[in-house]
Amino acid sequence: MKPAKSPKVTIRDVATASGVHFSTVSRALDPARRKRISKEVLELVEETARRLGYQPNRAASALRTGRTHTIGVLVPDITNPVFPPILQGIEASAAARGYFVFVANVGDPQLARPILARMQAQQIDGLVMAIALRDDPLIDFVRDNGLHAVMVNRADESGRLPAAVSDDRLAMKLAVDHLAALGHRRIAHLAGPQNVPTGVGRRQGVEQAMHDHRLKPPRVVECESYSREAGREAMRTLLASGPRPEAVVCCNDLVALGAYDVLREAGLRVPQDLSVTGHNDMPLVDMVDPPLTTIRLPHRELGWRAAEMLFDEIEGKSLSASTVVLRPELVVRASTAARATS
Amino acid sequence: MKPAKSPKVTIRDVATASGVHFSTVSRALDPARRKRISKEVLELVEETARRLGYQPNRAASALRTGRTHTIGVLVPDITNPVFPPILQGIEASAAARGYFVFVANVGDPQLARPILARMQAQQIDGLVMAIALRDDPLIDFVRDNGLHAVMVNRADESGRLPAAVSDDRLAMKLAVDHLAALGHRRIAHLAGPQNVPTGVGRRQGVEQAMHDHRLKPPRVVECESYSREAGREAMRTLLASGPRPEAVVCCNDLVALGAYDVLREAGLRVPQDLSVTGHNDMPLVDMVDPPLTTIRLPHRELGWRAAEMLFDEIEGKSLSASTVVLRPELVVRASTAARATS
DNA sequence: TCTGTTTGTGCAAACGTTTGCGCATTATTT
DNA sequence: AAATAATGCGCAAACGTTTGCACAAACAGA
Repeated sequence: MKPAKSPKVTIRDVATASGVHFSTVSRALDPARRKRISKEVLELVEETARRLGYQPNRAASALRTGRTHTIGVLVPDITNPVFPPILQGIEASAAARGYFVFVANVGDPQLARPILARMQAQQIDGLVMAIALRDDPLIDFVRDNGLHAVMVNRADESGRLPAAVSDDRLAMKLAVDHLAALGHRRIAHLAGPQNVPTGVGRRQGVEQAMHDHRLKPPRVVECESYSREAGREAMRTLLASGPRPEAVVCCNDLVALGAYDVLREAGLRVPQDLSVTGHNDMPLVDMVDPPLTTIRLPHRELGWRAAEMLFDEIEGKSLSASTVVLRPELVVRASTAARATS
Repeated sequence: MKPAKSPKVTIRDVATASGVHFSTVSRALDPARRKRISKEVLELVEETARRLGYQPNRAASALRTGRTHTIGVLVPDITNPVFPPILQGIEASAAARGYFVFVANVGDPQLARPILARMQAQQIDGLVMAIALRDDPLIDFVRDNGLHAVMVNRADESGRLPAAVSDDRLAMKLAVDHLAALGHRRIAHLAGPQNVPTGVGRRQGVEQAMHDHRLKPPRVVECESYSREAGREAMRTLLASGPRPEAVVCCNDLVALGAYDVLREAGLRVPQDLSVTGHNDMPLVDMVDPPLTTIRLPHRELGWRAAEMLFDEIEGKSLSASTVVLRPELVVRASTAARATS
């Protein structure tokens, strides 16, 4: 009773097996045109299709219709724990809509173009970009090629593409508010790379919040990248370059952990000597020593929303918001404490 | 109705633009048959193809040849940090060979079949499975459908499919050897689910190693899953069910962290009162309190090797090993210490 | 009863490749 | 110089769908 295992069964096989023309089978199996055919034939066709284990050949369908039910996702680094939940959200949405997801790890930005070209050759219906620098020409390239695309996590500041992002400025405001409430005044910022939108947004968020609290502008050290190693380096230059701050707001959890490393080396205690905050609430930062106060993002929903926007656009019902901004949330743990009163 | 709006340039456009038959263009652009045509024509075709920005349509090619240059990957949970590096390895290999990777998150094993069916409809050339229970009928299903497939991380014990795995028994032996060298004798094991191959393999590894050291068989508690929550529960039942062990070998880092939670609640110190080891060396376990002694796996290489095996099989040069077993490595940190001498 | 309109199917042409076959050339052999 | 082999290229048939058009039969409005 198992479906046929061997050679592929095509629409024609179903047709001859049920004594109708193969075009009728095609119609019977298409939910949109199903109604146009008679009950008996429809049931017959469905039954024999099931019996023969018919699976439509998407390659053929794609050739004819130009639609592959396939989208591409460009990610800078899958092993960065920010992305798996995003990917999960995208994939969940895709699965629900009957799409599949090509995931490409774009380690080197140089690779984006060739990868994109290959994806176009694969006839993807749309693209989710979790990469892209500020003013990245890649975005124009994508648009000029008439490719449906959305961005996730990092927005395109000039709004050329729809995007699903977290509110970076608010995130940093939450951190600064928290630190200010603890009595800290000299707050420094280990900023993300200033050539990516999030790096800029978060820095501005810190600066604005400091300003709102009538505090002196923060000392800012820019990190090479969003990595632990970059965090170490930034923390080193921060320590070497002036009076010790009372707290440091990091653009990212990994950077914060890099800061931990350097502070430990320097014999400074967190949070007694210095408060530290992160951003992302990546797995296990609640287990590090000390548990990190950070900002939690709805990563999975970010991915989901981005994908939904993309599918809406692909399917032509694109009337929704062109940028959705989700709310981050402060998670207070043990890496922040009230200012030492001495 | 026209299928698509596209200003796509096809092989025919290149042909007319360079005054040759389109079949000649096809040959000129295929590395394998390029040699059969004259230098001048070849250069002309290549030049005009480049000039017009020709991109072959993979859907058409797939229809004709039956090959899509596409593989599927089935993963139980992308957010489990074990999988991103594996995925990265797979993706790297795929990119190098001109393939793309469909990633599907198979949260519920029930979903495997339908997802697989859809992947077959998409005409994938092969499949990498990071899921599958012991004796999973899914494996037979895959084979009966004549799908090229390999397993990664988890092996199929009956060898029905090629696999790239880490040596689970050796991993546990490394942990037990280390603990024995520290003087521990009463070693317990928080085992993984016994319906997945790794769970069994690791348990056997622990038992065998204990035996080799002429120690009493370990107390074993099986976890529901490879999660922190399951680790908590298992640790609770372990503590409640007998004399306190001197060390506990966990099937997994997350489980070990769950054990941490419970031990902390119980007022027990790691490693002074109890040594703990994990498995996987997932990111940040070097930062937790105390830094976890664990087993490091070459996850990325696991993915890479699995993918390479798959591509070899797809391309018909499958004569390589049908199972590659990679060596894990012990990483000693602060969660293990010599047995208290009192 | 005769038009005029649905309704349900069949027919065949695409979609853009790859590839076996065949036919001119040209190169190689005798 | 003739016969044979090799080369380079054109021709056309697939691959499995989707879909506009044609056309019967059934149904509706007179």
